[in-house]
Amino acid sequence: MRAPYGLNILDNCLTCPVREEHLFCNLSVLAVQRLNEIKSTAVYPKGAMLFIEGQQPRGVFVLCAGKAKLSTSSRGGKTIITKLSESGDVLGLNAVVSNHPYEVTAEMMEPGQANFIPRDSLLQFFKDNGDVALRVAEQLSRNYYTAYEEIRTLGLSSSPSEKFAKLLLSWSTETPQTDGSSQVKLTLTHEEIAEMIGTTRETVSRLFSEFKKKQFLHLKGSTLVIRNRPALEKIVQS
Amino acid sequence: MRAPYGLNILDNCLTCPVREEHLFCNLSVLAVQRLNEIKSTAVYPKGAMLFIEGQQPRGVFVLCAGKAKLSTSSRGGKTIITKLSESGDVLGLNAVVSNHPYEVTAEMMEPGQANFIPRDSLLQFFKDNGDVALRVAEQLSRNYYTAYEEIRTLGLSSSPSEKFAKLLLSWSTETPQTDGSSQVKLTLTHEEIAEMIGTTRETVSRLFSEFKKKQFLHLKGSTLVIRNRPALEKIVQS
DNA sequence: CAGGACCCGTGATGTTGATCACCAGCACAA
DNA sequence: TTGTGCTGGTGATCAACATCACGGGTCCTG
Repeated sequence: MRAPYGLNILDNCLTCPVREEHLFCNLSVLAVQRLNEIKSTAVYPKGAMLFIEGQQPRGVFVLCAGKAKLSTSSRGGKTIITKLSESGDVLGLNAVVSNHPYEVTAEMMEPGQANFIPRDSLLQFFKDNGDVALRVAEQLSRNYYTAYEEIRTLGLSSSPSEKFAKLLLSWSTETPQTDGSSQVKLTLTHEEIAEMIGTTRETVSRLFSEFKKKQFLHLKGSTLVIRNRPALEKIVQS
Repeated sequence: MRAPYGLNILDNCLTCPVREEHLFCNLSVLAVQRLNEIKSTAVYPKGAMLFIEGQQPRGVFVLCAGKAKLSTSSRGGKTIITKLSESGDVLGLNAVVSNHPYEVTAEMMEPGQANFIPRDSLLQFFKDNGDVALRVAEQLSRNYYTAYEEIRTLGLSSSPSEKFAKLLLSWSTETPQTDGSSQVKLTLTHEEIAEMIGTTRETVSRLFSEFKKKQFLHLKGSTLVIRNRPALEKIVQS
């Protein structure tokens, strides 16, 4: 089966291929069956908005393929990216549970696929499967912690270089290497990086220059090589 | 019965005197009874730490009397106050549910009283009372939203004056008045206000001066009178 | 190929707010 | 009374960043 946007349709991506802590892992056969009944799968192009900040919550999206960025912005047009979501993430859960408007905008950064589960069906599903509710609570808790990490980054680390170093480190821990270095595929524009650390594109450009000159990092095409973790950690220090 | 710190012991403050959305509201008689068995009440002086950022979660605290401030700080000594808690608030719930370390420090700002519920008992209580789990999820959801509000304040509003105005407005909405003005009892030091909006004490002092000169507000002893809400809202604008 | 859209680099300039420093008021205790 | 600690006001200084401006890439499309 071939989908638009050059994507293969994944048959069932509710069952958890990757992560143990996933919301819908280790469910009974019956529950999985029920989930499959109420979900609907769709394919999205790059730039598609799964939902927009302020909208009433229609339901949750379980990302199956492709990355999405979650962002919030002010009337003045300033935007911050609060999270990059990957395959397996559940988006919009908070809004659905509390019946508040979506607190962020979810935009696909590349073509991808997601399962949509309507709010009503999902809430009913939670009620029918009492053990899942605690799982939901745990998931919300995790979301809360990452939100808090964001608060700490924004509120406690003053300088852009500090936040930039922090971001780089958070990327590099995902790909530990035998020697000190590590490689990351750089998929973000400087503009987007700026929106992640709350600064301007120009500053990000200058930070890249500075860090390259100081041999903290290195660029091979679009792969970022981090050469000196300790130095970055020293900058973060917080 | 007379407690230390000039406080009257409140006999039972788990049942919800004030707020409908409270976590432990509208429980069955049996559940309330069980809660009363596993809780323990204590009285705290000003400055007491209910728990400290980074500690393993021992349990939750239900604030009965007195205010507490939740804060997080960096190794560099910088501190931000993320929330002011009042009677009825449940503190430490996220940490208990997810079994992560407390993400903040909770410090009493005035003498007060709180019920402590140990982690194990509480989790067992959740398991025994399935309907409460969803309530917990909703509460976590609310916490998440306030965290997000904080992110928006820290990340989107650039200038201290903007954040200051935002803070003033959040106070004044709690005490709507017939005319445009509103009064708030000012219990925070400039230092603490600075920690709430991520700036320095001096800047807060200067902001007070500036806003007084511009007739936005007015000080009568320790009561703050907000005279010109629209002006403040214009500053916030975001 | 020309045109336009995005991206990225980098210089010049200005403002803002952190920092340092000092003093004054006030509470409380010795 | 005098000390000591905490709070609040205010001036002077200075570096860091946002902002504006421009030019040079790359990619796609008409």
